[in-house]
Amino acid sequence: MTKDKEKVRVRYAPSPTGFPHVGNIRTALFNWLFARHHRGSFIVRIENTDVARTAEGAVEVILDGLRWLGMDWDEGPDIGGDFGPYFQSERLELYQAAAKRLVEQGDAYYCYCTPQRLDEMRAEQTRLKQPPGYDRHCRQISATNHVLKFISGSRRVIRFRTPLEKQTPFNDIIRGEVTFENANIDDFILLKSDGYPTYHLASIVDDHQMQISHILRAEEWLSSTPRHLMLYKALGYKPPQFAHLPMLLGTDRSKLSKRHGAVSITEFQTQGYLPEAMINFLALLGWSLDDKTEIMSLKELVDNFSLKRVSQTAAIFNREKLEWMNGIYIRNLSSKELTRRLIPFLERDLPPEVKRPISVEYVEKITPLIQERVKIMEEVTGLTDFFFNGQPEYQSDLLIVKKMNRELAGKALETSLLKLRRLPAFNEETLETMLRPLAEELELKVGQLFGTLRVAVTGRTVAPPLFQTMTALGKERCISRIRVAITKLKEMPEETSNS
RNA sequence: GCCCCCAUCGUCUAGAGGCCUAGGACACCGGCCUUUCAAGCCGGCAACAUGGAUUCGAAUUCCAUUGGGGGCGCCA
Repeated sequence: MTKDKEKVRVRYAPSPTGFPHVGNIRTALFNWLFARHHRGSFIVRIENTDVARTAEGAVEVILDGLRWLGMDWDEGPDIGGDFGPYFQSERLELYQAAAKRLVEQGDAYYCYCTPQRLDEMRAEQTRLKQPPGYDRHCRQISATNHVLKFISGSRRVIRFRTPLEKQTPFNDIIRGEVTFENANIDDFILLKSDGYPTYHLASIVDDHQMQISHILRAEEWLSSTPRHLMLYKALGYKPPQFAHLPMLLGTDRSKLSKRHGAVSITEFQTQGYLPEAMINFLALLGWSLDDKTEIMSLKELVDNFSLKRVSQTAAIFNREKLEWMNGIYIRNLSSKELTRRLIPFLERDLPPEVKRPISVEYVEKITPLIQERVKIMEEVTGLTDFFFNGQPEYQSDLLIVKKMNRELAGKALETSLLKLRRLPAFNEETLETMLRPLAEELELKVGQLFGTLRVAVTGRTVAPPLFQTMTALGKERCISRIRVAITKLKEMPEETSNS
């Protein structure tokens, strides 16, 4: 549904220097949604032109992240495609040829400045409070001098011969008309001395060769766009359309980074965020459907996504809302499905004494009890460990709940124990019909009786509803834990009461 | 320092001149429900950065100021 009939082809072009960051993933998501909405292609291209910073295994982590979130790609490093290869390191000749052509055309030149000279130059510029940038020292070197330098074996890079005058205007889909003065742009490097291209050259060559129609990227690239446009022009390529997405910021309003806590998508995965919640939340950072719709499936996002509704304002990554949304998604899962997703977390976090594999059947009994109490799946072990461990550890005085004392608590437990033993069937209904009247009989409020039992049975004052908990635990374990509680009360040093 | 972008509740946002005494959501605070905790329901708090201009009328247009962000690498 783009104006021109041109097919939508967009790309996600991460550089494999580490774990994929949520900001990056949000960019990937917008590209993916845009592609799917327009029935276009979503391409993954690995920008590994920085040999020093390339991290082992990063590519797989990035691809796994996309898979986990449900973003599929039509062309990419693992599956290939008509415009491959999809690793920039395997496309070096393309960039070198383009750079060479630019030199021949006079749009670029060799530069022999050493890193030391550049450092000194920058230091001087900073000292004089001038904008940093290459001083064009090598721009005018004569042909004979080039030959001499070349023969002497000096290391060299290729720089773009940036026009000294005029301006470069362009129309950003999200921001509208933007104009840069060419005079403010220095002669940036196209080809490094190791023969690898910089981002500027590589992305232009690839985006053209891969027939990318739209570039959706973060706003941090906005000021590089004029350089890219100059390159398109010099190479005689038709530029794609640009859309610069609002940045994702940390709580201190600076560019989201590691010091803001968990930011890599892998961390969210290991903490127990659901991919569907993650997607939904990320989609809403800089995009909205209307004034009220918040919970949307992947399909609804695809159906409704539009660059027209992308905001221009940077967004702070708000964890609290993500947690809330994750809770919503957890509650919307069937109990069976939640069980399935929970098991890996229990397997991972429960103490080693707990027998593996953990019984799916047993977890299925527990899942409904915690489903509406969990926001992040990694919390579940802390919420349910007393179901798996042996006798829970706890302070005896927890057994004496509000307005009770040792005698009352002891009596309540002993009477309960007696009646529990005689219970023909052990389930929620029988427990309730037995325990409620018992409270009255003992002249206790239900909260007092149930609270005492809760501590006895779970070792804590906060737990899922009592009857369900007891049922899941089973008669034997309940009885033995109540017995322990009675003993604990008897062994308490002195009369204490809790008000 | 220079260049560019941005500006509605603490946060995510709706709003494209009268529908706005500015709507929704998270968070927070009350209440209800209730065996604890949650969940749920009901209610509350809370914003158009400032100053000009245009207009009968401006959160919405224009200009300044202020504030915030980003960029300025043989990183991407």
